[in-house]
Amino acid sequence: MDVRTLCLGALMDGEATGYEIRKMFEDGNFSHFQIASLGSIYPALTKLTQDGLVTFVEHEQENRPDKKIYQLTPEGRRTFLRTLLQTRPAEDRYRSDILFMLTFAEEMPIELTEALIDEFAARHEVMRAQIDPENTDKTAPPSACERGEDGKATPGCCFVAGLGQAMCDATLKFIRENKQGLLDELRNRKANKP
Amino acid sequence: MDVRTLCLGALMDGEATGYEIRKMFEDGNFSHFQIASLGSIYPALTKLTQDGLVTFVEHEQENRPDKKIYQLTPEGRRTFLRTLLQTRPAEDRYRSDILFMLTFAEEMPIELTEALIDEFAARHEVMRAQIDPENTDKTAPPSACERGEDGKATPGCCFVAGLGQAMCDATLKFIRENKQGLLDELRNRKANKP
DNA sequence: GGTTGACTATATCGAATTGATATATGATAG
DNA sequence: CTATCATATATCAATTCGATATAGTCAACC
Repeated sequence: MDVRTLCLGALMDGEATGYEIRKMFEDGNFSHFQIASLGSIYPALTKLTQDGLVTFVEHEQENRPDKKIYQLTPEGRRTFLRTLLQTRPAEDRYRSDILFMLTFAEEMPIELTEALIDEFAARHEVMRAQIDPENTDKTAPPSACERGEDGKATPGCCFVAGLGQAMCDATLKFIRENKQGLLDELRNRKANKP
Repeated sequence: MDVRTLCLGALMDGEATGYEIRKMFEDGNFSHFQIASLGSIYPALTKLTQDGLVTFVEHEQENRPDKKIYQLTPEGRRTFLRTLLQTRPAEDRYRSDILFMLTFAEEMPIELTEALIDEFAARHEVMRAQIDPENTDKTAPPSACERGEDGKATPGCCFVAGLGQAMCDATLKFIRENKQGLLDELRNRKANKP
């Protein structure tokens, strides 16, 4: 799925600036399963504007850079929905430097192994807290979830958020149950084979 | 983590061709948490050879293209271990077209929603089966795990593999428990608001 | 009181990476 | 008998990332 399609999806919920779209992928409810950087979002929005799939209104702000608030056109909305029906979803991909590094735990000092596991757990705690389908906190980053008139998240969003939380919980549980065992075994091996 | 470092890591276990390295990331035990395509692996190996971090022996094969079997140099091994100690691991990133699409379940036919969930589950079943730290099946794709003299996976590998399996299990469990509820709710909403 | 860093906001660009394709052959399936 | 898949290397256009530039506000810190 290319960034253009992701931007269209992000705008399904309502208008947003390029900066806000990035935040949806960085901190918002999209963040745990998609990513896009500013360097790809801005060109994508320009292209989408040229193709008539989005429009923008320029908002001047006092003593601040101008804002371009983007919005789907009816054509853009149709295009996105057609894409949903026609696209064969690509393979999921999970990338983790930490897990890759942990593969070589035997070659590292034990303190580093432990630090990596703790870091991994900490990141998942943060992520787990960020994913909250019913989060209506105004200070929270903009939600990528579509909301009905009642302001509640849609069933699809809740399902995906729940799945994300279940994955975080499973990860944290696994670490609680297996971290010490791994460290002990590594210490044993170091003692026997110096 | 760039592809060069990933290639060095893949070669820590022993010699391999570029094609085999890709298989480690495609089907092997690295596959669930790192990826690299041939288009990046071959240039990386060329660069590593120039830098003296790997060497290769060319094996002629009967009626088949030549094989270049790559191997770490002592310098390459040192460099990789130094990188492990010095690198701040990048953020984990999980990318899933299916989850992104499911976010818009209300805008799709229910059959498509169900098909996407089933596809998601099926892929995780396959992945769950592929991740097996003790897998010594000769027909299996080459393992990226380091193995000791006894041929058993190292503790680090087992830990990472176990974590991968726990994540797959949690995903499959969540789907078993929540798929029907989601579909029912979507059907309800369609009935009430056509 | 000055500097440092964080946040909002857009934009560009080199570098890294993907994904597709070319080439060549054997094996296997339909 | 033909299509597709697996082995194996290699290249390349298109995409995407990550860093940087610009520019102002605000809060914190020493």
